[in-house]
Amino acid sequence: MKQETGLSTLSLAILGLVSQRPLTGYDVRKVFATTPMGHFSSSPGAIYPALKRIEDAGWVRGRAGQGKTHRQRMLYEITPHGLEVLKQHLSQPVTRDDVIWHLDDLMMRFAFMGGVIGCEGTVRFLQDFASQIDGYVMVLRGYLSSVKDIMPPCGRLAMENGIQGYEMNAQWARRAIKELQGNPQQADGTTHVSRRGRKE
Amino acid sequence: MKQETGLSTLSLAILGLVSQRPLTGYDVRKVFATTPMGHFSSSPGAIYPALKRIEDAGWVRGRAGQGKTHRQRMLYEITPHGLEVLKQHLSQPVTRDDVIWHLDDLMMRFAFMGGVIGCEGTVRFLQDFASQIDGYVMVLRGYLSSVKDIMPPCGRLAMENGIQGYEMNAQWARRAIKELQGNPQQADGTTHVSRRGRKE
DNA sequence: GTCCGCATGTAAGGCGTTACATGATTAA
DNA sequence: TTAATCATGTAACGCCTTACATGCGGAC
Repeated sequence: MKQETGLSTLSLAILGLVSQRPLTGYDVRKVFATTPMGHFSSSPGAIYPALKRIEDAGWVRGRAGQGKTHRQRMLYEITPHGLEVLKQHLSQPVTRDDVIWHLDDLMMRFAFMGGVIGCEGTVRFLQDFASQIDGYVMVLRGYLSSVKDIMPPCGRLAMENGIQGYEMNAQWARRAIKELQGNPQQADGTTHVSRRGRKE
Repeated sequence: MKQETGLSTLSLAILGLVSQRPLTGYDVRKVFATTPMGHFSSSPGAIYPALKRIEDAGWVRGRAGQGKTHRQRMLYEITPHGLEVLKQHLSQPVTRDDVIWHLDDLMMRFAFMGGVIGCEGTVRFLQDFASQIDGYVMVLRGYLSSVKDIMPPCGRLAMENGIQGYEMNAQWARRAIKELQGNPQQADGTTHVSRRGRKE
């Protein structure tokens, strides 16, 4: 079940990146290829069609620009409409389904929140996130204890791995809340790449 | 004709399940729909074509059987060739690429190991797994410390979440090794279930 | 003057998703 | 008899993957 905004994980990743500063398709590929961001493919066959889709949707707009060389290339920047869509998407409540099926989307949403919705919204997200996980962990523990005796060790261990992963996420979220509330002004800040012209 | 390493996650899940006991497509759907196994879709549009693919590959064989009702249906059981392919697949070394891009496959492989490769192989897998993760965590930590000052707080926190997830996996693996070595005979036995969940 | 990095794409194929379709059996 | 469950599929679509193709610019 897709969300009504129809943002796939890849589209969200690209839109989030472009929301921070204008980028070319090649820039996006570099981010995916050289940073531990999302484990996305940096293949042109994924990036360029995705960029085109979100451009056709009116969420980004391409304009001429040049990079390190003097060569022309397409610089994409987010449109007001795109920002609205992004904001909308990042503000959606965290559901149990998200936790079960789209954990990576949730983390991506979080990663881009700072610059788009404020500190309060981000904290609320983390609280929702943690409590949804708590609920699901209870379900999993219940299931595990009901079948652990008839379950082979590897299966049980694999399931414990999953549960511990969720618990780790909940703990992380609570630490993150404390940290953000410790210095609330930190929660926004769009890129932090500037402070004296850097990239672009 | 597939290449033997070409087991998609879904094919692996199905082949692993069928290796434990003969199942119909409907049975497979039920497992996906009612247990916290793999966050897979139980949609017929996924299961039946996948079953057909692995049948065409000669890894499973369908025969007539009946379930609770008296109605005929296709019962699939694993073939010697399929078992060989599964064994082969589960015995592959753990690479860093697996850790980065196919963590869920790795966990699925682990979940089915008990009944297919022995305790020693399983322990070796876990050792590889833990040390590959250690290596990657070092890379991630290096990356994080090199950019954390120019990174927005949410991005940094999201990245810490990823790192902690890997660390949790390494710890889990080491605990699992101890447990399996504590009672080695436990390492085999058949059944299902793996990490991450599905609907309650 | 050639090789490498920049920069952007297309084509074919695989496979999962959603939605629809079909028919048998059993419980109410 | 009607509805629910069992059981198996197909069709259209979306999107990622791999692989290929192209052309500019700078460095040596």
